[in-house]
Amino acid sequence: MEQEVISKNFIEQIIEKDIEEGVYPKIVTRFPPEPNGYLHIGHAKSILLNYGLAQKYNGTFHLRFDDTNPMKEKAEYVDSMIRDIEWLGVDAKEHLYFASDYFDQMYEAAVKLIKKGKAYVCDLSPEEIREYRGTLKEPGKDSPYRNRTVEENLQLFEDMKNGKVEDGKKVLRAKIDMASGNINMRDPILYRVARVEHHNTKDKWCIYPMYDFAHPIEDAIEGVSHSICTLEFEDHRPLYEWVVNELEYEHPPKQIEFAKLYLDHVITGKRYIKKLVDEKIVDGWDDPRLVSLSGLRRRGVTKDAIKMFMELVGVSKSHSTVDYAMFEYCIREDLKLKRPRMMAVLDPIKVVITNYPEGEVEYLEVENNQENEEMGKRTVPFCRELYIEREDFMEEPPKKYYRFFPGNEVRLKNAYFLKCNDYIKDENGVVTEIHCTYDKETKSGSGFTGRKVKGTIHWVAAPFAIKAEVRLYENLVDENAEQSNEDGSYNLNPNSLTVLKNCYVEPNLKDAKPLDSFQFLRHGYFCVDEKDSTPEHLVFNRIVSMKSSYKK
RNA sequence: UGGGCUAUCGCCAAGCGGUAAGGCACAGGACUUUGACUCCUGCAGUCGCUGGUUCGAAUCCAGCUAGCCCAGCCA
Repeated sequence: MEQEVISKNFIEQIIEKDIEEGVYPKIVTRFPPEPNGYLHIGHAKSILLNYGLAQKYNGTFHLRFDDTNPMKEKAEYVDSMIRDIEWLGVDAKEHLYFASDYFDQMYEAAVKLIKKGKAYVCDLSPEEIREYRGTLKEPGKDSPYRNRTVEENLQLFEDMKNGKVEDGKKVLRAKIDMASGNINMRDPILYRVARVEHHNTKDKWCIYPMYDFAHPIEDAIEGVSHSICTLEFEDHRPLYEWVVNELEYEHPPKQIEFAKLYLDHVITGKRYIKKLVDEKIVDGWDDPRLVSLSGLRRRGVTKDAIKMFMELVGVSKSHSTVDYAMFEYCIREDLKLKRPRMMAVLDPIKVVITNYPEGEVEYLEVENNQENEEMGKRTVPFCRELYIEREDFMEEPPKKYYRFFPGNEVRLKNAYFLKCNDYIKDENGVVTEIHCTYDKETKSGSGFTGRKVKGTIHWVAAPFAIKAEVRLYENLVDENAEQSNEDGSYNLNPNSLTVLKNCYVEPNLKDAKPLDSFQFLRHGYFCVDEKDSTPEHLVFNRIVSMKSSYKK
């Protein structure tokens, strides 16, 4: 049997080496979002990476809300994040933690640093701290408060905790190196004073730890072995290691950085999405054009497609922007064999079969998916009057057009050969009706081999068809313009949404439920909208279109 | 001469001193009850550049170039 060689990504290589050398008692990974918004496809990469690693190496995955800054965080985001993470198939509740649950331990850790002479209370104002920090090219200078005694620092820090210090008047800083080339090492702030109610700890604290101090402690407390974050934190690693070493943890966690996911022609910038939502340019944060996990779900994208995509994209440290076509490929690939193939006419034109008896109806048995027998069969009604796609008829066809045109015969999918004889135009020259004749001998499945036709088209029986609304989406960002402008705004695609209200779908779709999805022949994959669709008025979102090699 | 990181096909991405995997996209062809799907075929004489080490370099060394990140009491 042939074995597929799947190469290991660089993080797996690090972990396997650590396992070999017995560096950690157990592999523990985590996804640590700040509950300050919604999750999008970029977060899915991190979630799936961390979860996948924990599974692969018999470890544990933690979901930890990094809620150390109460000014930006809200409890409501916690629930939506949990829902989105679980939607991805990740058990988010078994190991669910909050950074704020560790505030006591963080306070003790700060006291320990003070006692070691590694931290001090600084009275400089925010402006002064910035000035003292120096610039990218020039070193900073020591704070005048840098050499306070341990006793004084202990007292002052306690005062901060006990509410004796006004907001912003004092901070606790690490004593490292104001001349370091790495600005993060120039006596970074560990704790600030802020009288803000926290969604979890309420008013218990008026001092809150900074990310750089809190994060390594959170990881160490939970026994995280590999703390995986994105590239922009590379500069913070020396500080992460400093904290973990000064605090003398037994198995210090290791920070590893990878490149976050950038996708072509979509918007992941939080601020800009908020603007689109506020200005009602999109229909909320779950607009199907957005790549928020809730938007993708509403659009009909499956978690399996997202997983496949992440595996295909891989993990590395190089800055990259993935082609959106790669994502579309994964969506089609996942849905191809799993969804029934139905007939839907999005731009109808009436067809009358002149030699088919008026009032007669026959029910044709059709396969739901010819490539997957397990999907079973269904019946569709057939009669004298049908709707077909307007684009499937041309008065004057170009070369290599082999659908309907006067005198041509085509196959109706799952039904008969139909010959186009005549057509009617209105006063504006618009074709309103096509007259055809069918050949009874050519019924689908009858084994007829008398002659062949080049084209096959889809249809719905006019009296039975259900009228529906169909929404077609294009990328939100204009493909022909630069992805974003200098001011950070995007060039939006004015045609990102097309609403078709005069569509007909086959009667089998009458019981379609929100989030059910289907393949509509030639049109692509569609999903019943969970917000706007009702049994009386079906609304379908196009998840992804079909590939097409037909050129006019 | 601030610090850190990255550079392999249009886009991802393997490669870890032995002579450029794979996928997406694209182009041809076969097949077809939708022009989809499937199946074939093609697609980097070369790894940002320049030198060096070596029998042998995308892989090691040196220098250079380009891009990204960092001066929140954000994460």
